[in-house]
Amino acid sequence: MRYHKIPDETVRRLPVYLRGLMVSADQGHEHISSQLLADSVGVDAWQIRKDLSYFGDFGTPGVGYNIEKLARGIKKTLRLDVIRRAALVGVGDLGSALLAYPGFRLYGLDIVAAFDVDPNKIGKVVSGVEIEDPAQIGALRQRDISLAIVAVPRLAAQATVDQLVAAGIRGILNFAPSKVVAPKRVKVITLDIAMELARLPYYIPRAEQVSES
Amino acid sequence: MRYHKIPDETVRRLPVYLRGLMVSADQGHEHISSQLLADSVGVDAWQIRKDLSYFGDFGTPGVGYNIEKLARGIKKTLRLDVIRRAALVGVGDLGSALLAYPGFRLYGLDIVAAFDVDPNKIGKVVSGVEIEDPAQIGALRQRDISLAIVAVPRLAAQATVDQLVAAGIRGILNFAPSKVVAPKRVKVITLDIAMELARLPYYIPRAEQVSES
DNA sequence: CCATGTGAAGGTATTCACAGCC
DNA sequence: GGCTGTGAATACCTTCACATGG
Repeated sequence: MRYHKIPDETVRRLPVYLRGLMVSADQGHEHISSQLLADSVGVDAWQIRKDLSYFGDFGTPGVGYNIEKLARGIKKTLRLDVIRRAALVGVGDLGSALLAYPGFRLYGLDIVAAFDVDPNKIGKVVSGVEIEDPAQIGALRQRDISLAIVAVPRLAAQATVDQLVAAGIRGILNFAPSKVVAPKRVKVITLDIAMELARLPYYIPRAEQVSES
Repeated sequence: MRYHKIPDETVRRLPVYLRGLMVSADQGHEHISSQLLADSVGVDAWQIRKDLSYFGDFGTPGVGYNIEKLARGIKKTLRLDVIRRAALVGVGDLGSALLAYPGFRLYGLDIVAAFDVDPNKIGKVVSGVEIEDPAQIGALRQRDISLAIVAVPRLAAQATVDQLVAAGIRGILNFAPSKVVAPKRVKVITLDIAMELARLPYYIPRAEQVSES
């Protein structure tokens, strides 16, 4: 079933597999079966095999998958085979935490620019990145930066996205709790942290408060 | 179709609707049509109507929805009709940002306890919450705290979850980039920020770098 | 023999179109 | 006339079972 359109849900799982493979490689393994990888990342073995079947065959029957080869294949599929340069807009509490967050490097993603409207912050260096005036966003086009992270207040989010779109940004990860619109050619993923916590109580059956013994 | 099991995807969207309703209420509106709400939150009108049909009829044909009544209904369905007390474990960069994050309040979620292994942090107050020794996690049972946020390093995540489960926690939002296991009665949602950014490049067509004019 | 890759079956969610009510 | 609520149709994703290949 090679060379088909890859389901969104599969794309969502691929970074999980990639992380599992990297952990396995760190432990010195060279090959891994779908069953073993499944156990380590918490999905089912057939799900992994089906997902991988959408974009090529990496495994050897009776042996399993060569970890390095499979990791390269997934990276290529996700277009993570080149280092991606990203910009951050909004260096508040969350923005600062994102700048310090080491996890992005794992996927070849590198935050190399940061912007904030606060004049007191401009010029300061946070986690090795100098904070710039948002007026400079227009120049991203010349700096080989194709991704952006938006961590500004809700009411500033749409204006920020508009600026980024005008600057030629192609993908945006939006942490502001609001809908933002962008042209079809720009992919926007909105991630509202509070909303994730908000759906947790639904799954907690009655007697939600624990009574003392 | 009332009184059915509500699809997971619907549960995921309900907090979005709730936020849209609150914004609308702030603007002084009393009623809203599915079409208007749809425009403001970025989903389709029939999707909203279908989602709401799973757990009761709130609307009036020809008029729309009474905002306050619908908001109450959604809150009740999500079990957000009572204030939920939550604990945070791991007060690093991300944890501190979460403590300062105002968005949780919107959904009646309140972070009232924080824990960190670092002796230098214990006793300090961050965003109004005193940081405690993780040895105190066991006492959460007596403090009417049913939710927890895990923001510790990957290798500490499972041990932290085990402690929280033993303390009677019923729902966990995990930011650590790893699979964690918990008994079925405890709902765990894992949110790996880097993974969200990692799937962005996939959706960016070729010529990902913008060439200068 | 063991583990992959994949058709086919089954389940879940999205989308449509319209009957029914204000 | 306008807007809701929902059966029916469609699309999508998951799960199974097994043929195929090392």
